[in-house]
Amino acid sequence: MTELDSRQVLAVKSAWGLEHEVFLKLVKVVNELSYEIEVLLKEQGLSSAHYNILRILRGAGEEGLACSAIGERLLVKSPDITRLLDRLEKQELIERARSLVDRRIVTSCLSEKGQKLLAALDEPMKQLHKKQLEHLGETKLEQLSKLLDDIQN
Amino acid sequence: MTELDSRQVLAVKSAWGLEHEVFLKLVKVVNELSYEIEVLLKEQGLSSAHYNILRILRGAGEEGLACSAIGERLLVKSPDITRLLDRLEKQELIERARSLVDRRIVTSCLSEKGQKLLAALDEPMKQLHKKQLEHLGETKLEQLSKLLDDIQN
DNA sequence: TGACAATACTTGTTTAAACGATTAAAGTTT
DNA sequence: AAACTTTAATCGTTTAAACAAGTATTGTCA
Repeated sequence: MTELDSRQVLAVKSAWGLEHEVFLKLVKVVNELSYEIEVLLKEQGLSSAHYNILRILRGAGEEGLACSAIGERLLVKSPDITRLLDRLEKQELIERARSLVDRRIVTSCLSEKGQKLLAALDEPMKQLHKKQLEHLGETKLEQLSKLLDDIQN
Repeated sequence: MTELDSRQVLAVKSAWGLEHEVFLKLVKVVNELSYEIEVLLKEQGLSSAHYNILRILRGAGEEGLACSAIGERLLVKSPDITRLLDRLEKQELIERARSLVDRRIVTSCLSEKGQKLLAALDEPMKQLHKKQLEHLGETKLEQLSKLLDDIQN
């Protein structure tokens, strides 16, 4: 029994190495955490990609951001920002305008409706993250945070 | 600057809490690791969902497994196992047969071609995982593994 | 300046994911 | 045993992801 199986991820260790074991656990954890978040977002008609774009735009403020800049900032890359923005525009959560300086560029910024939606989601999202991870305790969370940093160096 | 941004995930900490910071880092890490794995699998015409099913079937051996059993064992759940299996069958990587005992059940098992494909992927996959995580060192990997276990309790 | 290349975004098309409804078989109840 | 419920898998349709090709604008340079 050295195969992939959600019921006994641990069994993979000996045959496939610690690295593989850790990878499987990472995937499992992220999927479980993400699932609950997507449920919360879906209630508001958002996917996590859409939500993340809205948050990036909130961070950008009045001036807004170009498609390419949004793409660069996205944690989970998407090859098709345009259509994600299309949908957000249809929902009136963002406003798009072609730049006067460089007419190739289309700048998107958060609408008032978008700001309100994000604001309404802030607290529930915070609470959900707490519910999901608070039980670890601050020490372990700090440890985990550092280990995740280490992976990317 | 308290918003989601791949360039400065750390800045989220103060305003959104350590829990949120850790979640973002988990998502980022898993996406980066998964990306390379998907590239490797795509060379063989497989998505990670397909690959994981093949591995589950290898673990099941001769008798094979029912759709529902495959679904339960999948780390990343899918609502439509049937069509994933359809594709694997078309690629001749699995064989399906309706159970004689209970004719509702369709049992899938790995074909010879499927076994060979998996075998050919074993070493590259192992090496990739090593490349991605070996630099952490055994101690930190063990730590990380335990912390991930803790999240799910 | 006119041709060529690079950048920024959009569109078209193919492919796969999501969700609900449907069929078929087996188990349960009266 | 007939009616009902549950379980197992499949199918139909809608929706979104992926990838490649295309359009428009700007920048470069001979």
